[in-house]
Amino acid sequence: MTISQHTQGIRRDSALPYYEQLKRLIVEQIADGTYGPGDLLPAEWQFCDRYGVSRTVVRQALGELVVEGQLNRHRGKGTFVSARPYREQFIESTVGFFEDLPSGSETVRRKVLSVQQVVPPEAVARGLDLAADEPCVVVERQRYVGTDIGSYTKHYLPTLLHPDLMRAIGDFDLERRSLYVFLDEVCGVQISSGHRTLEAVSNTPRLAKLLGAARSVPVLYIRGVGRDSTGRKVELFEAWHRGDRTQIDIDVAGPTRSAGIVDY
Amino acid sequence: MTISQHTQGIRRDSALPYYEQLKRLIVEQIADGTYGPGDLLPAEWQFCDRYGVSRTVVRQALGELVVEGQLNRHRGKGTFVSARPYREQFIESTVGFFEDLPSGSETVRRKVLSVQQVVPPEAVARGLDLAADEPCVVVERQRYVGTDIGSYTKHYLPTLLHPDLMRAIGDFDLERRSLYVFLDEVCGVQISSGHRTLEAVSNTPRLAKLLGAARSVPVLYIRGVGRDSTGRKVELFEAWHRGDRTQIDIDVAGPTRSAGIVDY
DNA sequence: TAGTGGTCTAGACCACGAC
DNA sequence: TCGTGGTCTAGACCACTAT
Repeated sequence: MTISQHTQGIRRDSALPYYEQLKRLIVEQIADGTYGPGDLLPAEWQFCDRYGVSRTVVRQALGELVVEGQLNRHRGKGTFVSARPYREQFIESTVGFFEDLPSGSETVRRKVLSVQQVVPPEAVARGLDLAADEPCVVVERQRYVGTDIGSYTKHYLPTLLHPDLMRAIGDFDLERRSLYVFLDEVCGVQISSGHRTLEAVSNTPRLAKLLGAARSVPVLYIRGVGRDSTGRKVELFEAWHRGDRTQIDIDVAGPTRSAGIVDY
Repeated sequence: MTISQHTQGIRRDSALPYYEQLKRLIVEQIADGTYGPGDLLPAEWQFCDRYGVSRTVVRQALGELVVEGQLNRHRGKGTFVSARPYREQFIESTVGFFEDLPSGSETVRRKVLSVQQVVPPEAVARGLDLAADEPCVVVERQRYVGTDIGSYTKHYLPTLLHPDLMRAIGDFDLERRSLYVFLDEVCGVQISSGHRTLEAVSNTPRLAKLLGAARSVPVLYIRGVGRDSTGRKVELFEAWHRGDRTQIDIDVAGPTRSAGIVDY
């Protein structure tokens, strides 16, 4: 069989399997607009012809893209590009959680309200698996998206993380850089797992003020802990988000099944 | 070729595809302890021999079980039952999210408000990757924990899932058994991944009534889609939960980072 | 070296959807 | 009726793991 040449074809000498190369070609063509959301893709046999591969290869490529949510197939009709475009999906998987980024380019800023060293309330100490009287640093901040407040947060960090945690935090630009960057770069700690609890709660005068919102705005309350790769708890936080500006996206991945399945 | 007989074999005359039958056989054997967590499964060619099917069939069955998290494969070593046993996975998938189960033994009940076949709004059709005019069945329910309403839900199921979905739903005890049991047992569909979006929203007179709660009670709104192991979208839902009775727990697993990481 | 899963070929027949 | 994806066969060669 002769192998036809195309500007973008499948390389027989590549280390990548054919189906993987084909996947990337298709993803590229979705990204560059060759195929738009909702468009009908060529039939499977056309991919076979065009790229000189067997139907197995084409089906594996398309099948994985279906599992990844990029495509959907209907017997007797064809294979279609999913309504939701690729880029949006990318945002989801890396952010997973966002406060209405109005024009997509709005900057996230944070205002530090206070940084204090305290002996935490007993509930916090227990939540962080700390010995009694073990001190923590509490950071209170407001998080802005654009010019509006999105949330008010309270983070507890064990002083164990750093020989002089108070000073280290003071030296760090927490307004422009995330707390997780601080933990990583300054304390050498990477959050690799954790737990979150979410609730819708009533607004209060104090919260309304901290969130720069009317009393009528609903509030989303989140408590969480983060663990490093050894499983040690390294942060505990509480966050109150403006309901009208916050939306949480959760991908319930196949095998992990980590959250969000209710037995409705 | 002669076809060997086994007490539990693959029926050539079944409506179910061979790989689906094989999947169920394997799941059964995991459930009944024939294969325990961490156990090495027979090699692919052994499944081919034992059940008289081609390797394609075996690989599709095993592949979907890997996507569903039941198995994991390692080139050169073999196919293993996932460390997390089946039952636990079931529990996790149903808990993860709960409406205050006061004494831990309160019963979950559901009241079906309506079941209708409709051509869904365009947004729902797009959300489910359905062709325009493709009908859906809409199920509206209230979910009770004990004697109080916990949530009001609206589920959309494509009629494609079953030759007579309306009748099948009518014949099923949706008040005592979950919709996911219905999808599994009646439609042969297992939800293996999905997506959720959560928001705190304002209460309204209509919602307050549907939730049996005062206007002052905050409301948690959840939209979601579920996919089967091939990635096909099989359900879409909207749920409004009483904020004072609902709490969502999310485990953010190590590498997946599927949800809940904000760059505070 | 032997056994495993990973990839691939070149066919086949079927069920479903659109016409 | 025809084109689509869904399922299936019976091979093949390769890369990786264990011994």
